[in-house]
Parts: sequence; C-alpha cells; structure tokens
Amino acid sequence: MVRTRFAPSPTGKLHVGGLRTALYAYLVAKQNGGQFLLRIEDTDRGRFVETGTMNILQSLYWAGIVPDEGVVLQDDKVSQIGDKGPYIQSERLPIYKKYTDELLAAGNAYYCFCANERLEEVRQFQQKNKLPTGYDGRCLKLEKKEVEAMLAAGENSVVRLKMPKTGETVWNDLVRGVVKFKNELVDDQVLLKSDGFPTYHLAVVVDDHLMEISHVVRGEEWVSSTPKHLQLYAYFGWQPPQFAHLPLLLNADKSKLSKRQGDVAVEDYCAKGYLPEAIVNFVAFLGWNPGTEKEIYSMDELIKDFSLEKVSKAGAVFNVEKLDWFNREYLKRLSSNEVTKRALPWFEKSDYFKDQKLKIKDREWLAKVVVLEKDRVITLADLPQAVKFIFELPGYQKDLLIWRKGTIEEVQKILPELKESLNTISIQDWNKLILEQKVGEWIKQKMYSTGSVLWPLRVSLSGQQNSPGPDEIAEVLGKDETLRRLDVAIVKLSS
RNA sequence: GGCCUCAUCGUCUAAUGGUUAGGACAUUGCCCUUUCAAGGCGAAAAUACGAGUUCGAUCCUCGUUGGGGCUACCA
Repeated sequence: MVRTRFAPSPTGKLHVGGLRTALYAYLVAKQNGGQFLLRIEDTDRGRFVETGTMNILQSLYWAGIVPDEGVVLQDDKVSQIGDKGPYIQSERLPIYKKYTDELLAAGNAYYCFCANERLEEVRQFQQKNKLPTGYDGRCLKLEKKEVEAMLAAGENSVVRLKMPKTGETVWNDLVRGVVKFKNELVDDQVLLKSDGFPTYHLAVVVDDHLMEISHVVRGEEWVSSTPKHLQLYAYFGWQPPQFAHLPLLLNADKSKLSKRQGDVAVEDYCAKGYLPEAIVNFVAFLGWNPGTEKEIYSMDELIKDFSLEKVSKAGAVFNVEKLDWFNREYLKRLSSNEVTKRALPWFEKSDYFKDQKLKIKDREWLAKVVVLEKDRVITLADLPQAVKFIFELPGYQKDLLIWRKGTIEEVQKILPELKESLNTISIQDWNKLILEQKVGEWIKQKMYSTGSVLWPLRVSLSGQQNSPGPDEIAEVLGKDETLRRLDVAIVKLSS
C-alpha cells in the first residue's frame, strides 16, 4: 500500500516549494491508489504560529490537494481523521518519550548535559581546524551513576542519537539514485530536547513508521540528515520507507527561493488572482515533465503521468512569466461564466464597481462584460480594471479619434453618418455578428476604408487606445449607450 | 572550513556514444488586422571548462570552476 504524507510546520503561510512537495507526494499516492496524509510538525514552539495550520490547509484545499487522512478541514475547521493519530506532533509527546526510552535502554541514545556555549566553542574550534563539525561525544563518557545524579539534580538535559563511528549509510533515493554517507561524519543528533519535545529527526521517523508511510517525499535540504533517520530505523528494527528528495525552487539568481525576491506564499498568488489550476500545473513542471510536448496538465492527467523517476536533480528557478502564461491559458480555457464567478471577489473589491452596483443587471450580463477581456488579462485581479471602460467611459483627447491614416475632417464627417446608420439597426438585431455585418456593408457602400470607420468607432466606445473590437463592445453596451457614446465623440470633435 | 550534491538556450526542460541538439516561456522579425491581445510563419539563443576512454562524447571517467543544501535543543 502506498501512503505518502506532507508534513509542514505551522510557521506561517504555505510556501510554493511546499506546495510542490505536497503535490508530488499527493500524485504518488493517488496514482497508486494509496493515501495521502497531512501531519503537522509543530515541535518548535518558538516558531509556532497559531493560524499556521489553518493557512496551510486552506492553501492546499484551494490547490485541490485534499488529504485522505490526518489533519483535514471539516466545516471550515481544523480536525483530524484516521486511526493512526493524533496527527499533530505536539499531541504525541508520550509516544516520543516511549521510543526515546527504548533507545536509551538499548544504549542507542544517551543523555547530554552540555551547555549551548560549550557546543558553540566546540563547533568553532572544529571549523577553525578544518575538522568536520559535530558533537564531540563528551557526555558519552559519563558514568551511569553520574548521569543519574545529574538527572536527579534536575540538570538540563537532552537525549542524543548514538551514531556508529564506522561504516557508511547508503540508500537508493528515488530521484537522486544511490547516496552514501560515512557514518563517522554523521553527528550525534539531539532527538529529545530539554523541553521534552522531540526534534524533527526523532518525530519524523517515529511518525512515518507508525503512520505506515511508504514513500517519504521531501525537499533536498533533508538529504544530509537522512543517514540519521536510517540509523533510527535500524535501531528500532523497522523497515525504512523509500526516500525521494526533491530539488529546490530557486530565485532568478539561483539562490534558494526567498521572500526578498517576490512572493513565495501560495496565498499571495491566490490573492493576486492566479488560478489554482495554473499554479498546480506550473509548479508540477518545475523539476518534472512528461517527456512529451504537452504542457497543459490537469490534476487528473498529472496523477496519471507523473513519475518520481523523471524528476530532475537540479534546482529550478521559479519564473513568474511562465506562470503568467499558464494562467492566461487557463483563463482562455475556462468559460466566461466560470471566470466571472471566480473574479467576483475582485469585482466586489474594486472601487468603481461598488459605486456602479445599480448598473450590474445580473451575473449573466457581467459574464458578457468579462468575455471582452478574459482572454487578454493575466490574472483575475486584472479583470475589474480591464473592463472598467464599460461602466464608465474614460475621458480621452479628441485626437485619439483620428485614425493614424486619417484626418480630423474625415472623422467629423464619418462619425455622424455612422451614428445614423447604426440607429437603423433594431434592438433585437443588436449583437456583434449583425453589427459586424451591417457596419461592414455600410463601409463598403460608402467606399470608406475600414480603419477610418472602425478606429473612431472603437475609440468612441472604449475611450481607449487599446481595447477589444467595436462590435463586441457595442453589443455589451447596448444600443442606447452605444449611440450616447457616439454623441459624446461627435461633440468632442466639434469643440 | 567540513560533508553531500547539482551543471543543455536568459528561464523551464527534451534527446542520443554518431541528431541540422527538439519544445515551451521570455526576446525579436514578418503576416493577419481598426488598436492591443490572440493566432500563423520565421529569427536569435545552450551542451560551464580541462583532460582521459573511444573510430567518434553533450552523453562514460577524472579533475577544475561555479551553484545549491546541510553543518541547531528550526523544520
């Protein structure tokens, strides 16, 4: 049975790198008919953020990554499902204690009373002398009686992993192949902190085993601590899971993706009006591709075609321009009703729209407005501004009405004639197809050049240098408003 | 400093011991065209460097350089 998990720390928002890790883990589970679980690793109470778990869950659900087990969202509340819980590490303290005791009893871990200052000195000395850094094993030499006495005296202590000093630890990583580490260079990692909380290293091993995780999919930053984890599996006599260490996501300068160079939280991209389909598709292709030229992938298609073996080993730059392209592709593919529905929050936020509420007949009409711009904008957030000219004719200079190959006299003559002609079209016939046809015929009949008519028409209706075509705008505006805007232009021309 | 690791157009990537080294984004030219966007057809753009193995290396080996990760009682 394939079981994967995503195990974030609730320290803030979900990072896009985290989203990709979660996605890959989710895909592995789903394509094998397995389960994907969510576990919360809140063992660092110093960095704990109250709303962290909720934020992460919301971003995950937004992206369509829903856990089968563990920490989930139910009725908009954080809750837990599954029989291998609790799935929040701070609720599992007795479990970690039990396994620590087991390690201690077997002599595979030991108490350490060293103060931070001493540890710091040791580290500096090692670095200065070009030695590998790590705990020097001082407390390993303590007599059993001494340890007991110090514990009884209530001295501050931690429990450390007793790493073998010979041999090497080897594993076959699903993305990186065979990875080897010399055991002598692996540190005697702290497993249980002085506050009684486990470190990541103990908790992750205990939990992954107890929760029957078959594949550990995580970031590259864990490669060098994997030998410690493997050693723990060996001490406990447990079968280790498969490991897949994912390459990092990078900034444009190839440093580790960080907040300083742009947004890194999924929530931020959501707020900017990116579609979850686009983010998921984009992030999936950062470090993986199907080996074909197909680029637009739905979640179901990803589940079908994804494979860890094809994940590349090198880091990938998070390139927002490519994300923009994906977003536009999805915007084009979605119906205008769907886009309208999703864009509603941005419309409601926009200042002019609030004032214009009376003019909004209904959602269906809004969808017609949206269709004008949905294939031209990058994000949902761009939409309200892009269609603003429909609600309020922007002020513009009369020179804008003159086509680049035309003259003011020509426009002054054409526009009133055009208005009369449009006036003969009935309200029933007022749609872009008929308008296009009728105006086209009229242009031919009058022997005008297309641009000399369509350019000023379009500018009259949009008040903008750039906009959708005049027929589409006229249809959305309706006959009355179209004629009114033509009047405005005609007046402007005679001034 | 130590350990680990990575390296194809600017970016994401494909490919093979023998290819005109392919695609996408971005850039750019032309076409379409009333504008912009879209679309169509093009262009420019890469195997980091140096050895070795080989008839032949981008691919295999070694080294160099460069990047990244880890080096915590953070995850």
